Amino acid sequence: MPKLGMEPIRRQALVKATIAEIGQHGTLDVTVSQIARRAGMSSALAHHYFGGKEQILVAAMRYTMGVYASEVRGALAMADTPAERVEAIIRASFSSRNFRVETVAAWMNFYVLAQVSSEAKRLLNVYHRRLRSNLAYGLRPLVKTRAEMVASRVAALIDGVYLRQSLGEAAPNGARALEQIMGYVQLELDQREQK
Amino acid sequence: MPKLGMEPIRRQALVKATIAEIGQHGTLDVTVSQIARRAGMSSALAHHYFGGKEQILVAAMRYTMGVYASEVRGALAMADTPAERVEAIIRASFSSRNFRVETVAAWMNFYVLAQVSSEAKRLLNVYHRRLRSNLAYGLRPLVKTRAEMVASRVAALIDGVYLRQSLGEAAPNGARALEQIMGYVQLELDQREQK
DNA sequence: TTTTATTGATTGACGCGTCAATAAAAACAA
DNA sequence: TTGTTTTTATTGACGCGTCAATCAATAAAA
Repeated sequence: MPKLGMEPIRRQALVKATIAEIGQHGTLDVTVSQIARRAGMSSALAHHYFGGKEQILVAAMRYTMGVYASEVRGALAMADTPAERVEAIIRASFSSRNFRVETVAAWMNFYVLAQVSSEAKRLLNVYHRRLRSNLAYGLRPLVKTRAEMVASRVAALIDGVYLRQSLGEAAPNGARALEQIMGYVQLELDQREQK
Repeated sequence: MPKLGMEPIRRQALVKATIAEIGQHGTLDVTVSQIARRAGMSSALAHHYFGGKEQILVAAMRYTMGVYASEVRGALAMADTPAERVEAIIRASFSSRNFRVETVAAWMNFYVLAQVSSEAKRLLNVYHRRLRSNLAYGLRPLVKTRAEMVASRVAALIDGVYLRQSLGEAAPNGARALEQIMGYVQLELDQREQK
């Protein structure tokens, strides 16, 4: 009984199931069958819509990054001052939507995927460029020539905190992480004022 | 023609081959056969000495961390002032011995391994504790109560820079990474002086 | 009847781990 | 010393399981 227009529904179900499965196992070593079962369909159908496992994984990656990007955009839209812009970007990284166990696990594994899939590598590079560029744009009025370097450090800090979280037994604490990083940003701002 | 006392030689050869193989593939998805072949023996022998793939991987992890730890100790031994101690630790993380493509790739994958192997998780936690404790010890005379927090940030920065490196097409630049992080440390020190 | 949806069954490959077999050194026995 | 047994080293072959991907078949819309 083929209800028409199933494709987008199936695709999204598979993508979400993929993230959940990676989050639960902590690895990319999840079978297409597991993903398909969680999404309520046969593995054959998963192959039918995506072509292969790698493409499913890349789609999950694209989805995760898309969620993050739209959250950044949303937060940026409400920011008026440069300082608010910077905070908005960092805040999005640790929002309750993004900074959860599954997402953290998935995110880390995307770095591994990037070692194998050139498309995944490309996506991660886009993410990095955008992140640094967004941060630097907000930082430039605040710290001038240091903007690029500070942006670079903030980006590294974010990734580092994510990585650490993947190890932790404690549930992710977004507020704590946010403070941790904003503390550094504040330090850079103070520095400028005292000069 | 069994030459006696082969065990330690074989073990080390396997461990080194494991790191090289992970470095080349960028993944833990390396077969025992590949590792054994690179180490110049049959896969059966690898199983004979290590019992299973996971144990080989954990041994490789332990080895990598051991190299790093001894390098930290060596650098610390030559440090006189607290500031030098801090720099010594960071410097070791980006020495030409540790900050190379294979090691960076291996290191990242150890985080994935920790999601599956409890022993790997334990090892990574030991590493983190030691790193933070070493840093905090050097930092305490310099930044007092902020020591723990600064140590935490430095640790996150180190991991973040490693993660970024695993993506980059450019060869690892230890000096650049060192400056990047020491710049932050310097900022914390300046902050104190101006208070 | 063509297109879309869907799956059970199957295939083909691959990988971990085991085992039996070979061989040499060492330890022991006569 | 020589013969025997035990220990260490080593590998080819293989079984068992798993998994990605394909295919043929079914069924309902268009």
